Amino acid sequence: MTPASSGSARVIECLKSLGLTKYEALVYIALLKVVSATASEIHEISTVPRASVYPVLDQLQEKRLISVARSTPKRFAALSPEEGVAIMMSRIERDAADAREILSAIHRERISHEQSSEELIWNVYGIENIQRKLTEIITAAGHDVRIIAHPQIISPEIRELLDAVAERADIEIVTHQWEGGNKGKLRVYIKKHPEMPRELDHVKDMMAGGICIVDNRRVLVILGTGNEDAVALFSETEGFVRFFSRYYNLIVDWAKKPE
Amino acid sequence: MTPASSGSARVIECLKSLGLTKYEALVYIALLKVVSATASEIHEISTVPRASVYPVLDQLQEKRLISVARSTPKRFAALSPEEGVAIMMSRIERDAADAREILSAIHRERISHEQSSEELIWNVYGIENIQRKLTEIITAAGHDVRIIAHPQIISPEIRELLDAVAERADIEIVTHQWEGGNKGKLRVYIKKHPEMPRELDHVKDMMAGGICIVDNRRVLVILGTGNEDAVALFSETEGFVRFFSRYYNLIVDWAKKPE
DNA sequence: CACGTGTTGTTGTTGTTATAACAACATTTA
DNA sequence: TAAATGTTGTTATAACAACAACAACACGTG
Repeated sequence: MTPASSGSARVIECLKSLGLTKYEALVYIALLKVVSATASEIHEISTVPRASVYPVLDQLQEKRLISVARSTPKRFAALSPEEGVAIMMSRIERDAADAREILSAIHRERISHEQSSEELIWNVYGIENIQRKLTEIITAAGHDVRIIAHPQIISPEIRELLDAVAERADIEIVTHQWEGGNKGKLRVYIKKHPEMPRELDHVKDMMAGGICIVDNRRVLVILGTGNEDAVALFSETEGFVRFFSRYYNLIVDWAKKPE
Repeated sequence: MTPASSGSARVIECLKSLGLTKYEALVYIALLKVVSATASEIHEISTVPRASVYPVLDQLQEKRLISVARSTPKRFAALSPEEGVAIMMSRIERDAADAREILSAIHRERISHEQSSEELIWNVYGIENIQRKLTEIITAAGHDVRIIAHPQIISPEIRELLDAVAERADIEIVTHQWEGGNKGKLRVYIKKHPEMPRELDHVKDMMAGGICIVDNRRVLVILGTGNEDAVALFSETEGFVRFFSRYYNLIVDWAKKPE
């Protein structure tokens, strides 16, 4: 497999998400393989129909990704990949900045006289969003945070945050293991997996993810941590909170028992 | 004009270049305007056909831009613009990094047994590319650099570079004005525009851009600096270099004359 | 509890646009 | 004039946009 063909589908996808079409990507790649080329040579290298090469070259030129020689026939050369990607990214970053600004304006003016989201149970998709939400609710903690979680949930960032919040709120954690003995002001209970009594078997599954209860008012239930399609539930619903609060107490009572 | 409609076309374009479709953008924007909404409410806010809202919401969910409530009917909420844009950008940046890597591999293995580009005259489009090329050839200077240029060509970066290169190469500059008297090892001649004799009238146009000759071997001719569609010619062709060298000498001889 | 009504969610069809692919022709160079 | 270059216009194709029709469901009422 040639180096070109090995990742060719992938690299074309990448270039598409940087704003090129398939042909633009193919022509740009073709030009990278040589010092310079005429339209016909590009056609041969890239397999793009010869007649299509000309408009594509025009577009690449408008996007500032190639240089053109003043000769007949015209010769074309690609900017280096570093330069080319930088040029494409700078366009996108400009768009991103604009989007952020305009969208923020819209977001600030959003209609707030809607029913609050308190009576709902929300799905949070993706491990990054879950971490974000977890950070959000811990940060907003008033007087207590209670966590049962797989160690991988309690990332260094979360742990740092917990240490900070511990200054003003009571924090209780149940987990399998705790890296570094220093628990600071945190109350940490460690329970190994296999010790779990049979009647709490379904808890194992929960422990693959975790539960975080803040101020007995908000709950984040993390279901599985298969990095890709992790899902969490978030709610401020009274019944939901009460249910998981009881669930939490059940586990903690058992965790607190001396081994 | 409402804040939403004022930049709505623009923001949709921005979101498209971040990888969303028109409908995805419209639905995301609609969700930013409220705390949460059902599919039907989204349809009303966004004017996207109700039947199209559902698949679009699926796509937005896959792209991790919205949360979904567990209720009937389902309620949806947008992640904040900052989070949303960050998520889209991180996808693109990952693609950019991959593209850079794969393309660099292709570029390194390029077929080099091609005719060199020495006999050609190259067009360089865009002010950034011109600055880049100028930096490149000055950096590679062996024994001399000769420049006639409009002051705006000689940016702080270029000036810094020239100071560094002056250690090993003779540098001569003709321009209209020179910020800060410190010329270091550079030989700078300053000539105001209006003094120009009538027979050199066409030089004015050239002075709107500039000429840079390095080692009497490479020439960059900058034509106009209208920030958008600035074009430069670059060549190592003997005839081209000789022509502009003579041209250069003509102007410099006149510039050296005491006023 | 059956029933009608209105809403939610799904499916399939059609129109539209941008890209892809090609054929035919005009133009230049050797 | 033969070969290659450059241009133009037409036809596919695929993704997206827009809509119509229907099944599933919740809910209030007789």
